[in-house]
Amino acid sequence: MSEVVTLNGFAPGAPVRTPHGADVAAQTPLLATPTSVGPTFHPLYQQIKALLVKQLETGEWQPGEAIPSEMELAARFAVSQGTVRKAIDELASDNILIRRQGKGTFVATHTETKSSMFRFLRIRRNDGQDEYPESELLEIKRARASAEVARALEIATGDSVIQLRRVLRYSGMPTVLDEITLPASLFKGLSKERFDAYEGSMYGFFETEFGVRMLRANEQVRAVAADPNTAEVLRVGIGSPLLSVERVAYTYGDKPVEFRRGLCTTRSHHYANELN
Amino acid sequence: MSEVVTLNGFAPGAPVRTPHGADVAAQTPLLATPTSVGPTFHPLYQQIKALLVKQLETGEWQPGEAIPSEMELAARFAVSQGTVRKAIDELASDNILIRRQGKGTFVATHTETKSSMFRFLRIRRNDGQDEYPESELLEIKRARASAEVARALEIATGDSVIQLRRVLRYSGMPTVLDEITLPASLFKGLSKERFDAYEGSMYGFFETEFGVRMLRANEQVRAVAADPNTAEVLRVGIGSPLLSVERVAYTYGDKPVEFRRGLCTTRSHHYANELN
DNA sequence: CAGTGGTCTAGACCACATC
DNA sequence: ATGTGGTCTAGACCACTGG
Repeated sequence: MSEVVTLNGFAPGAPVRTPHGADVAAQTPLLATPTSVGPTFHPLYQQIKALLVKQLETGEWQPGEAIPSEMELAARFAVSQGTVRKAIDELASDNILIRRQGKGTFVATHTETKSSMFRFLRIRRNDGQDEYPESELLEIKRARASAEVARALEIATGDSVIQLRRVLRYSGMPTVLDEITLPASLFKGLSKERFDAYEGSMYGFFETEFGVRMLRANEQVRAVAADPNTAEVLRVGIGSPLLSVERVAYTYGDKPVEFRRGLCTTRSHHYANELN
Repeated sequence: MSEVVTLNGFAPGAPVRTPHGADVAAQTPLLATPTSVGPTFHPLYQQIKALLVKQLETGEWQPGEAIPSEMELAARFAVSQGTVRKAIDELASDNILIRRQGKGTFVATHTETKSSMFRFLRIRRNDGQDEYPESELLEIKRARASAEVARALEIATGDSVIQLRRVLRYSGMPTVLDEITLPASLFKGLSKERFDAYEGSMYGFFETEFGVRMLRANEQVRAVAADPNTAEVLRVGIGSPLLSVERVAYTYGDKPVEFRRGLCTTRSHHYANELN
């Protein structure tokens, strides 16, 4: 995978080339093109982007590593640096790559800075201070996917899943009770010992131990009353209002790989969101 | 404001120019540059962006209108089209401008499509269907800013404010009770009659009637128990868990111009959020 | 058809990091 | 000094919109 890849019939140095769309057949010798010559138009930089994602997905470049330089990729794909740049720009704005001037472009990782963990953790202190919670794993068990879980994870009802229960504590105060459901097929060998041995965030754990990278997530937030069990763990009264945060997290190809329900007291914390 | 504006000492057609940083004095004849020649570096396209924002702020181009073409702006600012393009790209990703191929670049507006209203309305039906609620204004009154409101709106405690109370109904079911606080100085003449006469979203109303454009907002979500008053309006039991959504919305220059607290039942709806 | 934004190229130089 | 990403230019052609 290090020689030049031809995306279009253009030979380097040729005086004139047709930038895009002029000749669809020549445009996409590598990428699937519909049977018809119809109105399917994919810019070159999106094809490059797709190729980069594919290589990221196969683990060609590991999280935290640098990918080849823009010039190198441009030569490899036989396109201009600007085209590679636009592809990388989009991947960077998707938080899949991270650009660092003077150093290179790196595969994003959940294991680096503490601050990057706040990307998927929206719970903040009411006074605005940053505080990272401590996580305690209460339980881990195998189970079968309920209809609800199966729908969220796009698997079959009854498929084998792994369930985790954990508490997040802020300054010692139990604040969030999470129940996390994972498809067993992707997390073989997950055990409490292995989890406890890992230092860092849960998504860092998934990434380094199982090669599963969480790229984005959808959340649904509701207000619910505390059930007796939850009330005890979070030390609130039964029936107290709690935030219910349901999350489906996705990896490459929009594949769902985690379903999570968090119950959260909002005594001294809140769920923070920015609208743009 | 239609002649050429010089951003740097470079005359069009000059054989060589120093793109950026080479000569800070020549680089920023228009934009404020610190007293020292120090490490303050602003790319040209960001200067262009700032100029565009300034003109948007002064109302030179109204919401919904087209701004001049890229070529025109490039000529006006004496930079290349690519530089203008990059400035516009960022404004478009900030939802301040909207690009439409073949037509032009337009000032974003809250008054256009119904779908654009969901940008600031995160309440969704549990079944995923899109449904736009009906709004009923219950009350409007003048008041003085409490300490909390003053802090949020960055005004002085006791300053004059306008408070609105309204209900959002989905399929007739009262679901959200909003209390909205506005600085009176920016919304002179706001009355129930004027509000009720307006067709469209509240932010559309603010935009067209008062020239106040909401650009972004921060929200804090909590779970609270319904007080008797709210319970009656939303037709839930006293003490029922409700979502409390506090919002501070900002206009140009990160100026806060709205403080809002919404209380929301999550019987058949939820607060939706995407993490990227 | 002309005008707009969208894509692509080639080349130059700057800012930053590292050796 | 070298290599990386970041900025800027100039010019070409494509895709889309509307007269």
